[in-house]
Amino acid sequence: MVDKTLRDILQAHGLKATFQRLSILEYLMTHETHPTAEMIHADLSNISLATIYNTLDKLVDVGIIIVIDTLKDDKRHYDYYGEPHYHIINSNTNEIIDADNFDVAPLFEAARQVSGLNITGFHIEIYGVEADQAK
Amino acid sequence: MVDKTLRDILQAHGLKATFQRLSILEYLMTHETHPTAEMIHADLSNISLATIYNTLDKLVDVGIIIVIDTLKDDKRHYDYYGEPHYHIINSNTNEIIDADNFDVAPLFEAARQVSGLNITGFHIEIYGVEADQAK
DNA sequence: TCCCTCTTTTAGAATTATTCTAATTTAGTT
DNA sequence: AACTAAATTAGAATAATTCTAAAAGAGGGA
Ligand SMILES: [Mn+2]
Ligand SMILES: [Mn+2]
Ligand SMILES: [Zn+2]
Ligand SMILES: [Zn+2]
Repeated sequence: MVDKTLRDILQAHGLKATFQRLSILEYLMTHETHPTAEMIHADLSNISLATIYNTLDKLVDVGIIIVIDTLKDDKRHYDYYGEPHYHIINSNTNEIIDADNFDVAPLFEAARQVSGLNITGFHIEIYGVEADQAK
Repeated sequence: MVDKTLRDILQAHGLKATFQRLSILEYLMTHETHPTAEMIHADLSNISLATIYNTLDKLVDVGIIIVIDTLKDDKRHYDYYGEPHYHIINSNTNEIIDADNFDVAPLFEAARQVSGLNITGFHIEIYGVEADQAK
């Protein structure tokens, strides 16, 4: 069941499977909303805000989730990152859309050529506006 | 001279050419360091911190500069954006490298297909680690 | 050049997202 | 069941950023 899988994910990353971590991870896996710590805390009100922050930090550290702090609300948004993907941000509504219809390999290779680094990951945000605004 | 050009850039974006704005813009154009507001204030100490923040906000609004707030220091970093480019972040040193050897057109097209939005810009950060660490 | 007016700058206070502290609880192991 | 390192917690602290409202300045027009 889902709880077993969540446990496995946490343990695979060396994290103890507390109910707080299971709840927060499940929350992120089942919400498309890219929530802030406060939003998660509002929904999981039996977990302290300090733990929400601690847990999110841990999940980011091990790479299960990512941070998006590009939005203009000055808050960090969190995103389950089971599969690598990029983000399209509607500048009219501030909505974040997940997308993965792009192969990052050529970009990785370009970055490796410039820097000589071993590329480990990426964050891509594409900004757009509603196409149908009368000119 | 450089001052005339800076004036033109500001005026082209509808911004009055105050000496504070000229100084801050010149600072960003001539530094590769991706500084924070505090770092700029340390160097341009005759300009108030409030004005540093106000000016950076304005320059971001009109698109002359961009914000990078992906670094783990919890501070916003600013970057002159005369030409679109992407960033490579050395996760060992937190150094930011500018790069432009990648054509974003296919990525824009992919994002347009998914979202239907008119794409207006992008932020790309590629993360890497030193390649030469003994395994 | 000299006003005029709107914009910008400024010092300092306020805000608030996030981090820290130190005491308590708990997961996972023996 | 007992042990212990790790995790959770309430609440205080921090600090990056924003706000306020008063003073100064830019730029256009007379
Ligand atoms: Mn941020
Ligand atoms: Mn903050
Ligand atoms: Zn996402
Ligand atoms: Zn740059």
